Amino acid sequence: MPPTRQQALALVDCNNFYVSCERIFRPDLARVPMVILSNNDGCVVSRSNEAKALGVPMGQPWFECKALAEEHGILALSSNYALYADMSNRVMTILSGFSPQCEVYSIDECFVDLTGLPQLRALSYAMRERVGMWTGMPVCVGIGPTKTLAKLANHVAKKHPRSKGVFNYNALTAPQKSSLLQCLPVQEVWGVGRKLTQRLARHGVTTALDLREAHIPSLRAEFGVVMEKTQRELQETPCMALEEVQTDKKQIISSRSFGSMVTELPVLKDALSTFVANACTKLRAQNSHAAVIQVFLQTNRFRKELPQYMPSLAVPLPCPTHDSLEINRWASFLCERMFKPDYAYKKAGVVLSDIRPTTHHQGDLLTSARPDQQKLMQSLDSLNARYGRGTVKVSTQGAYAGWQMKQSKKSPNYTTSWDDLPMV
DNA sequence: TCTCCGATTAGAC
DNA sequence: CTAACGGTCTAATCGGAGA
Repeated sequence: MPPTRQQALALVDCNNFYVSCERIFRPDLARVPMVILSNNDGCVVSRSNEAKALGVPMGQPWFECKALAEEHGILALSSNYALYADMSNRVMTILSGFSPQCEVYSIDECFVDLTGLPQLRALSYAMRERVGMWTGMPVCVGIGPTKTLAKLANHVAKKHPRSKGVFNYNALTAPQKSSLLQCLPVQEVWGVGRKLTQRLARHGVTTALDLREAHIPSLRAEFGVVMEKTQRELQETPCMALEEVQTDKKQIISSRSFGSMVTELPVLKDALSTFVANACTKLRAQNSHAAVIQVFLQTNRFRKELPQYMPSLAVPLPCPTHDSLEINRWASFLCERMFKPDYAYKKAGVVLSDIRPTTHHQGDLLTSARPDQQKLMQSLDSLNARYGRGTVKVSTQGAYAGWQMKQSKKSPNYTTSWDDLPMV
């Protein structure tokens, strides 16, 4: 193997992404302590710096923040995924202009391969500036020889104002690298979460440096291959490739907590028909069929005083399909099978799995290929894409009120809906 | 005893 | 007024069933 030149991988990460999306269209909120809530206005999923400074924890149920919020006037907004997805696309498009090799890692993060390009610092500032100028989105850039170190570098860029939003790990000397890693708690390392942090501590590993230097065979034996990869990435050996093409989903889930408890079968079926419609739209968008469909129901697990019931039932389909109508009949059937009165349901969902490309599908000779159904689904998708989700519906799909989630504080769809623009 | 498979766990965001 | 706690996805690992 020829010696390979060290990679320069940049991780570009948007700052407080959901909050920033909202502020772009509400400049008056620039310094207001604010948070964005998860679906159903449940938990805090994005915080402004002001809210972080006031001690609002990530993931905290909003009702538990109420006292603090009222004391300090913290603003909470429902999440507006149409807006966030659109802003994300704009940012990613701009970043892809800097390198042909990009991996959109999540809604607010992108790995950009800058290997071989000169003046990485200047280039990184250029990325920040262009994204900021064209979209208003603040981002930080971390550069490293592996994904794990690029992530860590990004963390440094975010946390230390002196970096001005850019940190290049590759530019450090060996001693500088070690002392930096020594300052970073091991939980800041990508792939090391709450549980692993505790287990690692029992083995005397508390910093990123400890992990990098840990005895390899015993680490592997105790923590498995994932941890070993992480360690090797800290040692600057790439173990995780840049994945430029997004791969098809192997499983598609559509589920939601209800705005209030549901006790009636028709309401559950109505909710499920909506979930089926969403899941099948995604399935068809990636040109796949599913061979297994699963439905689950859940009572409210936080209400310990109420009787709990969390059934789940799957059927292997005789013939894999992406037909919303057919899948909805199965979902309905499974729901009836599991439904018991006298329980208050708080959540339900549909899982499509054993997903395979449409092309591999052997239409079986009995029920085979129904071109009319194919056309029906195609028309349904294009109408819904063009005129908005829910223009054409499957089954009751939303006719019954009572299960829809709470979203009382949602901002307008500034970028994706003419109807939401104020008429000046 | 080995292998397979479903369920569980842990992580990310 | 009161109750109020996300959603999707992947990979590894565990543990029992069956060969």
